[in-house]
Amino acid sequence: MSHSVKRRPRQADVARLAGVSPTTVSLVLNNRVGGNVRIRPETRQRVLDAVARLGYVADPAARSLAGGQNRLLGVFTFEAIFPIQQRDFYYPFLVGIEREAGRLGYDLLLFTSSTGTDGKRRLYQRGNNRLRMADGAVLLGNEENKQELSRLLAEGYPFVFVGRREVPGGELSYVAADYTTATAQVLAHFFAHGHRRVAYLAHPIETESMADRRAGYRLAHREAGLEPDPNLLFQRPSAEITAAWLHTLRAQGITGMVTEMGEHVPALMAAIHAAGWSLPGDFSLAFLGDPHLNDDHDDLPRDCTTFTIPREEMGIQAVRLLTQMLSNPEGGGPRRLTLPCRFVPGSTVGPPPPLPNP
DNA sequence: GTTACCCCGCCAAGCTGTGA
DNA sequence: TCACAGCTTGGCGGGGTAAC
Repeated sequence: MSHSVKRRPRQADVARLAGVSPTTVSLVLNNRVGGNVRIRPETRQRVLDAVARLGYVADPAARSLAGGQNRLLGVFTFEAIFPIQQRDFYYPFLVGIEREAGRLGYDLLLFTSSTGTDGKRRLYQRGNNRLRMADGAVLLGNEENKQELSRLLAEGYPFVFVGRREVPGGELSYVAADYTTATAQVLAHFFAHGHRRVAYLAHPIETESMADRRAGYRLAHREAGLEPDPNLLFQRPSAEITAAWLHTLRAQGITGMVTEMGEHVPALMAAIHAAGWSLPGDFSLAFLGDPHLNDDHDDLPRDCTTFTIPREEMGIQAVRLLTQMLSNPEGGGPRRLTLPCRFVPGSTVGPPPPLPNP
């Protein structure tokens, strides 16, 4: 059985079938009728009939070649983040991106083939910006390459990062979550219960989002009339989170803890259990970000004190910002949007236990 | 190794036909 | 003759390939 590949129909084929020029086909399909351009309704219908009969779809590459836009938005992630289940942290971002792109009439182009020999993804391959296949791109991920982002910015390529990012040499566009206010609300919740010394278990690398959380931690102290104690900031591997360590903290007057690392949660819960403590009777705990959407956090109580990140909305707004940049490239300056998080007062924060006399 | 041409669609400018 | 409707022409873009 022969199996020949049929050549895809081109604009010229449509024009031939409709008895018009290729430009007329273009005018009809791009709905550019109006002003100086007028197409008779019967001519327009002939073009549409020919399009339907041939199954013609404009070639995005040719559109791009013609200097216009191909209505493709790239989605690039600096690490493999595409969800395998709905509870994945990145799933809502992608839902928002897909939904808004579809609503605005854009297709999405997923960049997956740019992993370097070190296993890290690259925006540039052999010096070329691969994102140029798309009109613009939404970027996600925690392990971004700042040098590449700076270069992308210098090239003037339109992109929006999901999450606040700062790079040397310029200001990029982003849609961020307001981690500062959200973290301050969590800490204020501790202080309202009577806590005065709340430890902060930090990620070893200070990314922008982590820095925002820590700013919120300091802000809440100032608003409560407390002096932020730098000695309450801990960076500690999970293996060293033990009952003995918790007792040491208690001896220092620490009655609760916030953590920004999901990886710490199982170790913390195990240590609290090993210490013979209960939540929140003996110790209060809060997580700085959505805790229940990843299997890593199954050890955390379902009603943990936390805040939720507006991830789907961030994806939606990232696409909106990007398409605004595309329709108005001279719009001036970076476009930045910070969305509020929602504070969730769970049951893991309560009044502090009575401390032993010093 | 260099040049010419093709791919495909968009856009600005220009052309033709028609009616007042 | 002029205005306008309705359409066509020619140029352009970057990369690949064929011809020289």
